[in-house]
Amino acid sequence: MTRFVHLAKEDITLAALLGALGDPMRLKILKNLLDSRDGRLSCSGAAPCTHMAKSTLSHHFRVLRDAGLIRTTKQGVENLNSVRCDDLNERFPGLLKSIMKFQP
Amino acid sequence: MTRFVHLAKEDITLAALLGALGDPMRLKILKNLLDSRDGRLSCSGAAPCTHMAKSTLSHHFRVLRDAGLIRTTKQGVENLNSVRCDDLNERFPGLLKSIMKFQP
DNA sequence: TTAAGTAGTTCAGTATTATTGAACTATAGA
DNA sequence: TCTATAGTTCAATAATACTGAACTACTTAA
Repeated sequence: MTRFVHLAKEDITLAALLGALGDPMRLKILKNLLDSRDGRLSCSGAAPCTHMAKSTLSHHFRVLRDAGLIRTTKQGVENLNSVRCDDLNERFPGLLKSIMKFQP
Repeated sequence: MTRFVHLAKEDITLAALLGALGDPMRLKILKNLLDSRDGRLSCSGAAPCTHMAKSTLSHHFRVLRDAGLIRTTKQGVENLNSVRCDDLNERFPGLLKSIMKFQP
């Protein structure tokens, strides 16, 4: 079974967070997760209509995960991803909202 | 004479901005510029006490410049760098402040 | 007006990171 | 059990970052 490693809340760094968001595709993924009905989407659900290789997509989700931005859990055949809003707001209050305001 | 190319205000993108800030050294440089007396510092002035190669430093300033974060002008023997606060606040109101709040 | 020093850039090579196709793992349903 | 789905991991290549060495531009002093 696939086990995902998640960074401890206190180990999330500003530079890594910004670096992970420094990519149009990853910004879009995060936006889609935040806009989704219940805050959780599968990988393909969070990155629809892309002509990107699925290994590349998988890489982008890993970058977001490794930076502490999202949490991934296996649910049946798919992975459910959600933004770690609570952790992020404790570590950097208001930051994510301030950034994502500018992502259309 | 060295001429620096600066991005038009409207061409500054969120992803490039975040990507440029996604590095501890560049965050520190920006912080030092913002904290400086009159908002302008030479390259070595903005990145003091580093054991970094000067070509690496030069590279970091270029990344910040190419992302539209700073403006560089040649003044005598040194380069004066300043944060493009006005441009950034027109393009992404409040964003820079929200981010830099977390850079100690 | 040369000589030497300072600040930083550019170049070219190496190191790291991103992207991708192919093969693989895990689960679901017929 | 067989097939399909969703995504990961691997290994190779493509693109970016980092660095030492050489260079440019300006300043100061003889």
